Amino acid sequence: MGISDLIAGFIQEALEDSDGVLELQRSDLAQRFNCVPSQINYVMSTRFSPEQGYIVESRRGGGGYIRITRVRVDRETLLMHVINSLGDTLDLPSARAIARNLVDNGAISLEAGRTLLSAVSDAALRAAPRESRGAIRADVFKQVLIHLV
Amino acid sequence: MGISDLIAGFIQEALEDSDGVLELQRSDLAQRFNCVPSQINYVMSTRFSPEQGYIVESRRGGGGYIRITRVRVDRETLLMHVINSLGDTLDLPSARAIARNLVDNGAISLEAGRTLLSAVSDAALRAAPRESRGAIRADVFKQVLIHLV
DNA sequence: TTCATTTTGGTCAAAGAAAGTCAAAATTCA
DNA sequence: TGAATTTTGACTTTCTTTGACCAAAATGAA
Repeated sequence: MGISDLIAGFIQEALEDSDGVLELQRSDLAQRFNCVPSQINYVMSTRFSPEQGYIVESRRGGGGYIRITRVRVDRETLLMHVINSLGDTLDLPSARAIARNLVDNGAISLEAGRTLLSAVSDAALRAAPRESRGAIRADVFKQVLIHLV
Repeated sequence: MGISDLIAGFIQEALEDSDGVLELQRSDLAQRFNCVPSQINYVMSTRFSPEQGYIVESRRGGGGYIRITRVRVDRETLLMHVINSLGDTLDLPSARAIARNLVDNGAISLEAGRTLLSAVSDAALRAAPRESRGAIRADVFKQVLIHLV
């Protein structure tokens, strides 16, 4: 088991203790594990991505930090299910139906649903070439859901 | 957390207490926080800009002051203002800043803000050709805001 | 009044402090 | 072995802190 796994484990434990949110300093952590700072970025992107149920925010400069938030799992499963069922391309009527469903199920708020739909509307994607619109619509839709988890 | 954040926090509290307007002296504040006076200017420009809902006026010379006023515009006006200020293209950092602001101002919910940002993320627009990404991002952003008004 | 002095605040650029990116090198795994 | 994953480090970007120098308003003396 490599260092990346150790670091990931450490973070996950710390997340338990701190009830889902954790703020740390990249260089601190790097020192603790005797690795280069950029390895922390690697761990973040491979083990704490939104797809895996985490939101990672950060800030540079003096007093900088990396904040990791673990998102709740209830909705996660439902949303992930929907996300995984989505193909590479998506048309507007389907998008509407799915969004409607998620709102009805209480998985996302009405406001979020509306936001989602306007983000994939034809007006929003008018600058995108016709032939890739479906793909972009699918990507946007997925990204939104992933981040809403 | 750095000094700038401390100062900003202090000012915000004071603004609460004084119901939206606050008059202070640059050198006083600098002394209180043990920093150089120009740091106060830094805090003003990075944390109390008009985009963030504040008006900062000042006067030099004897009895000089810095006056900070928090402005509260209603949500519709604010949203329209933001929409109109958007150009034909939009980069991700700007999108983030604007969304953050709207959330902070209570113009849109945190959930809507997150949704908006994930809809214009690079991941969401990866199928779009590089050169039109900025344009699509701007369109999506606008559409979402328009529908939220 | 006029002008010099004092009292404030303003600007800007350099230095410092984190974090981010990217690709090469090393390692592990199938 | 060959592909995928991990580890490293040089270089970049962003944000903060500091200080030298600048500009304006008030005040008081001539």
